[in-house]
Amino acid sequence: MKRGKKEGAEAADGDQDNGTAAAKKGKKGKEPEAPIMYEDPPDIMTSKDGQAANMKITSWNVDGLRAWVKKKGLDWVREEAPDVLCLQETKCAEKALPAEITSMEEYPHKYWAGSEEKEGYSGVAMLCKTEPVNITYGIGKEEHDKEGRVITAEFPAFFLVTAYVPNAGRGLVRLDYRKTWDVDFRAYLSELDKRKPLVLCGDLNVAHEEIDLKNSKGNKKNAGFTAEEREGFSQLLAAGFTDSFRHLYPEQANAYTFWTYMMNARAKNVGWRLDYFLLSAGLVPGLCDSKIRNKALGSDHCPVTLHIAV
Amino acid sequence: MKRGKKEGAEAADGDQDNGTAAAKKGKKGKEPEAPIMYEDPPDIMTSKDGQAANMKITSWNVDGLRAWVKKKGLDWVREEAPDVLCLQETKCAEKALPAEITSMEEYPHKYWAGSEEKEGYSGVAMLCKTEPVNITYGIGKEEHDKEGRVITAEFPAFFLVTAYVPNAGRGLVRLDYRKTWDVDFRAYLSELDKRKPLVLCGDLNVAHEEIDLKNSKGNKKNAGFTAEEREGFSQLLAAGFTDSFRHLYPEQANAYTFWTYMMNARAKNVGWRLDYFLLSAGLVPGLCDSKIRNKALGSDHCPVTLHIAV
DNA sequence: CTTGAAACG
DNA sequence: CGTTGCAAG
Repeated sequence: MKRGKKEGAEAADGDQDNGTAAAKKGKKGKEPEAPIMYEDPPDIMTSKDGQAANMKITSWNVDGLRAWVKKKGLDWVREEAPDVLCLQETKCAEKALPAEITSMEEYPHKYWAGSEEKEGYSGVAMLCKTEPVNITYGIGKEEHDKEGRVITAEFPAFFLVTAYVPNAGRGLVRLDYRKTWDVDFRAYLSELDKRKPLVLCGDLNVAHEEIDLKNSKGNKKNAGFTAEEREGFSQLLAAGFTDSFRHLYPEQANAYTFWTYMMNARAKNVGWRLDYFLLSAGLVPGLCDSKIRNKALGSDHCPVTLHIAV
Repeated sequence: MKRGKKEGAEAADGDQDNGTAAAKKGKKGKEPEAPIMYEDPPDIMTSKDGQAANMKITSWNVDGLRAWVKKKGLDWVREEAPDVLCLQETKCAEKALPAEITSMEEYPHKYWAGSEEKEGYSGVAMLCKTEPVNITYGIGKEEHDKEGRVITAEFPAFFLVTAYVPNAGRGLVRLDYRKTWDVDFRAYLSELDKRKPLVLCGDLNVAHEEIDLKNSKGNKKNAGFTAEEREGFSQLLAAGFTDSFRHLYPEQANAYTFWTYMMNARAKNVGWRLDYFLLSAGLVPGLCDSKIRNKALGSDHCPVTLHIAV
């Protein structure tokens, strides 16, 4: 039994696992008794220039839609009631979707993208209260579009792109591919942006700066915090997109959207900010709030919600 | 998703699955409302020639020892308190065994055999209150001894052999191998029997006669009830071994030790008698009782218990 | 239907 | 640690 619990395999390869290095630190007794939590303040529903929010978008990496449905993820969604719900890591073929979600009347317009090769891998979805003008799948490059990672909805005033960015993998086995992806994805977004401003949401699988994860020191060689991935994110900002959460809360630490299931990381708030809303320059004036719903359970990620006037 | 629940795949290949044909019949409304259960009568502790039982042996196909331990299988064992406990389908490497069983003080002498090739496949065990004179593994033929299927314990008065006989598989893909096994296993037992009488227990993966399963009609082409497997069992009897349960209860129908997890087969008592105690001729006079413990839960098989005077 | 392992995260 | 499809029964 190569991966038996008694073998300590988890601890052994922990240094190649998102968040593990910091969680382990806890075992050494270095962290305070009470974890430093981020208390999400009340939603702001008006932009700085006085516009009232008229669009609410929620993004959630559900880590397996079927398990997430069983864990009552949809109850939380009904409570949150966003205009658009974007999901990542659905890990579910369209014909295997639970009736609870396919029958949801609140969202008559539902779009699904799944991995063509590997069943039960990756996959994103977008559920809309109002019908988009147009929907496209992928980023227009064959090599990137077989894993069900991107859906783009065109609305009258903007594009909404939801993405599940490829994980660089343990041992960074897929970092090279990720770098190619970052280049091509950025090009895709820049092209879209020329036509109409866009909102990008989803699991971008990178913590941008040290403030965006608990254990920045221990994770510089790990997937999600390598120099290359961070640089990719920086270039997205340089291309004119704004990290809505960081824009509104530039100093806010301990605000994370992902915690490994291992080593009680969530209870200790040993997390990463991997889920984002990025905005084209033209949409920033309408930005009202960018929220991290860290109380919502059902996945190793929590949902994030955007309030915007478009 | 080739085997999605919505596809009805289970029903489609049901005819290649132990017990399914009969369970399906239930859906057609052909069986009585109340299932015909077998009520195990009180244990008889004396042999017909007046000897008091002095040896109690229990055999149980646990279908995954770790899951079975979690389902409190050991609580039942403590209650039953046999002198020897034989387990099949442990599906667990020795070093991955749960402490609950490795630390069991009631059975100081514990023997384990696991599959060498496939982890988590097959595997048998024997736990003894008193130390056997000798222990051997396998049946002395290289080609059969890599899957952890047989343990033989030598006691002063008899050999105890526990076996997990190879399943012929869906579509009978392994029926040819099974026939080879049956020949070689019978030869092994006959050789042992020349030295000292033996008790053979375990999952022999065959229902001998029509009385030994609910749906004999529908299963003649299925693993566990093919003419070849039944003939293998008949030849074991011809070699001088006695099916202890059938010897004591020649007419008892609806007495099963296995029910597929599918289609509620156990609740409907749509089962098979696959688990046996076979005795050398010299031990039959000491036979007190051969029990089917069909109330015990924790596996798709129930335990069987032998009371014997040796 | 259920087990355990494998791949992935 | 937890999800998925997989092989096996």
